[in-house]
Amino acid sequence: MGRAPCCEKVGLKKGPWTPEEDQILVSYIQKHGHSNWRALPKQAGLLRCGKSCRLRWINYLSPDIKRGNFSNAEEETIIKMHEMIGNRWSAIAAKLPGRTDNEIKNVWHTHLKKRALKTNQHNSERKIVSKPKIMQSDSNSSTPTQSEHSSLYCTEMETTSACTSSSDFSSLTNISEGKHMNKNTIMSEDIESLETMPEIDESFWSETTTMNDERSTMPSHSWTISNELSPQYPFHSVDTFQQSYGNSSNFDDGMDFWYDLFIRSGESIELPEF
DNA sequence: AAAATCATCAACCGCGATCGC
DNA sequence: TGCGATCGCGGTTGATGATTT
Repeated sequence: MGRAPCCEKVGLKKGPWTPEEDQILVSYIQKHGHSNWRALPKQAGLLRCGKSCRLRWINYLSPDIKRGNFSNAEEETIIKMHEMIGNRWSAIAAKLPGRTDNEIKNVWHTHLKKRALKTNQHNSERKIVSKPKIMQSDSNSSTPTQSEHSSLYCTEMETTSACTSSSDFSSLTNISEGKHMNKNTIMSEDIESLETMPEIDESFWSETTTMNDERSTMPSHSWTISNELSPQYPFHSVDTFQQSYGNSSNFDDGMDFWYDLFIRSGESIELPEF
């Protein structure tokens, strides 16, 4: 038996909604709520499928919808979050009250994609002409050395295309308390502090390029949070994100790590073993 | 002024995830 | 526990208005 169609194909209306239909849907939901989208149109007397009703309500009729152009701050949020988590529109929408995933998706495709592309091109051009800084590990520092961190993941999304091969976050260290955390655990304060995460500018990162494996033709990349700046940023658990090209780990798993940081709150997160 | 092209956005579609019997 | 029903997400389409030629 095949999959049941989402709605009857015969006799149901498609296309743009009329004001009358909108009125019927709104008043029905105000009275009865929308516990069952599939049954709703029949009960409300609409010749639409439940899916269509749900979409119309969520994207247009819901009183929570914010109308009007996106502010610069909203656009920046979309761009930054898209860099981090990709096309997860509903997750991005969750960070922008009153905006829907559909709206954000449209704005991205019509405006922001081009802008982000331009910015990335600009930045990568600058990267080519600037020589990477080599960081020295400070043995007196209370901060664990880089080698103590089997570290994480390329967060510089402008180099995403080069980051398709690896992530490894098998060990995390709580820097703020100077102690090792339980492997694969991120504390709730890490997530909470993301809510007030300040702008990250270039001074935040120091970039290191090394050839850590003689057999490898690919360099290893890492980005280290500047010691003097790290307290204001939310990464209690992680001070270095390392990208080892040619590693066999899965990039998407790293994406999920950041995605979880953004959307989950109030509890410790158990990360999978890699 | 008309035709062609572009930009925008509401709405549809298919699929995977989840629910509930 | 299996399976059908339903939900929700992301990709895509198509209508419409704006702009260019």
